[in-house]
Amino acid sequence: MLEMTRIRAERNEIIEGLKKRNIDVTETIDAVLEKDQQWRAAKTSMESIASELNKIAKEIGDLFRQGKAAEAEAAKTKTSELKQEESSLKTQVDELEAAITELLYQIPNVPNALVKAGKNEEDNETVEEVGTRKPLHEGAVPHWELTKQYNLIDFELGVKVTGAGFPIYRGKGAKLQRALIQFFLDEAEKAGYEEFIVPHVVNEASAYGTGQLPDKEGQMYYIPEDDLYMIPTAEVPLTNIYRDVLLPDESFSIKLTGYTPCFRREAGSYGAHVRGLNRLHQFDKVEIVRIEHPTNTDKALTEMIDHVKGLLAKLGLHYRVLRLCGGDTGFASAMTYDFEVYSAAQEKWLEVSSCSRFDTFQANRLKLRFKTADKKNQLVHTLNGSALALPRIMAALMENHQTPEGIEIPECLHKYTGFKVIN
RNA sequence: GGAGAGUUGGCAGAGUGGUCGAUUGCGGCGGUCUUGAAAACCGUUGUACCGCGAGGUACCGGGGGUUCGAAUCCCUCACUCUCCGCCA
Repeated sequence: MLEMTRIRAERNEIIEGLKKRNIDVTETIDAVLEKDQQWRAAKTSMESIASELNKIAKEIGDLFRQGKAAEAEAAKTKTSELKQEESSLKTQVDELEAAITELLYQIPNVPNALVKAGKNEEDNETVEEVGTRKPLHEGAVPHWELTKQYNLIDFELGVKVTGAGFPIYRGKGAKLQRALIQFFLDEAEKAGYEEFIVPHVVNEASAYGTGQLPDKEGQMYYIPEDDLYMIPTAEVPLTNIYRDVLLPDESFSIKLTGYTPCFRREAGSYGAHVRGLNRLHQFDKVEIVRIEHPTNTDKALTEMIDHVKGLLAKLGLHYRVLRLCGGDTGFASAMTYDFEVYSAAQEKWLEVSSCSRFDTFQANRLKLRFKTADKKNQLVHTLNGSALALPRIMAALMENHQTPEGIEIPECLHKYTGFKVIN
């Protein structure tokens, strides 16, 4: 959520910036500013009446103590009109506040200066492409064939037990999955991230804190009985650890990581896009989260990108890095880099990671602040990224490392899998 | 599932209708003393919003009510803890 003070001060810059998302928020912003004006006026009058009432109440107290009951009773009659006025102003103030919040929820984050204007994924910039396409052997197949052939993942069994989009990993498939999780966590730890094991369901306040609510409730599984939401990403519980926190000084740099399954209802998927591991209702992911001083955000994002690059390089995958255009950048994000690996057998790019900076957008809702040297409270910057999401990495590994003799496992995973090839 | 007790400032913990934004202790910050430190002593120390400012308003789990006046009384919701039951 954008800060009100910023909207007051930078109306034009915000409107201009958001045009890169292919939207025009002039109307919304001006409505916010108008209601803000009214709100402040109503609030000021309400408070002066409150002040008046407080004064009278004090006088009445004094009169009673002095035994002047008659005078006290007389003073009481003065208050009723003021009280009525106050309560009607309070209604106004409350309504305006609600209306402003409602409008603010509709305004996405302002894109970073580096972000290009654009409509959708076709306008994304390729920042870098690393590695080359390894030619596959004759008879190479997509991962959904390989998983069947080597008995690694059983999609039908998942349908039986739960439903579509809930695959069951078995044997070496299960072991490879676990190996990847351990590898990612160990690498994150080496990079200075503290590991957390967090709840897989969260309360409503947490879902608001990271911006899943309001609006995106349809994307989460919800447990009405207990009023809890199943997490769509570890970002939610990890970031909410720091909800309503005031950091005592400016010398912080918080790096968190955690593995969790992620649950997404993802309505409206279809066809080849959802084949095999491409799109699931439940998948595993290792997430990295950072809470940084605003002056450190550029550096932090670069470090996160380098970290993800390192993982992909060790896995021997050919990948590219995209800077998303305005229209494709998530609602809360100021700038997002996507990582995609090439799936030779499917002949397409698969998104395996997404690293974003949110600047103060999330922190504002989370009320996550730090004390500056001159004792002011200032919002922190938050960032997060996947390092990495498992299913498409599994898919890419199987497809790209397949040989007529079997699937070769990258060396960095050997100590976790205990095997070097799946055949 | 049954019964009970709670929720107050960074933490601990008082406060049952007015002088309470709130006793006190710890912690933090500043000072005295000291070569330095510790101890002791003195002082200071919440957040948000409105206002150019002086200043004002709100906040004692959330919401509502009673009252001239609520941390304190009433209603309601949420959460936490303890004991019993069940269970991995």
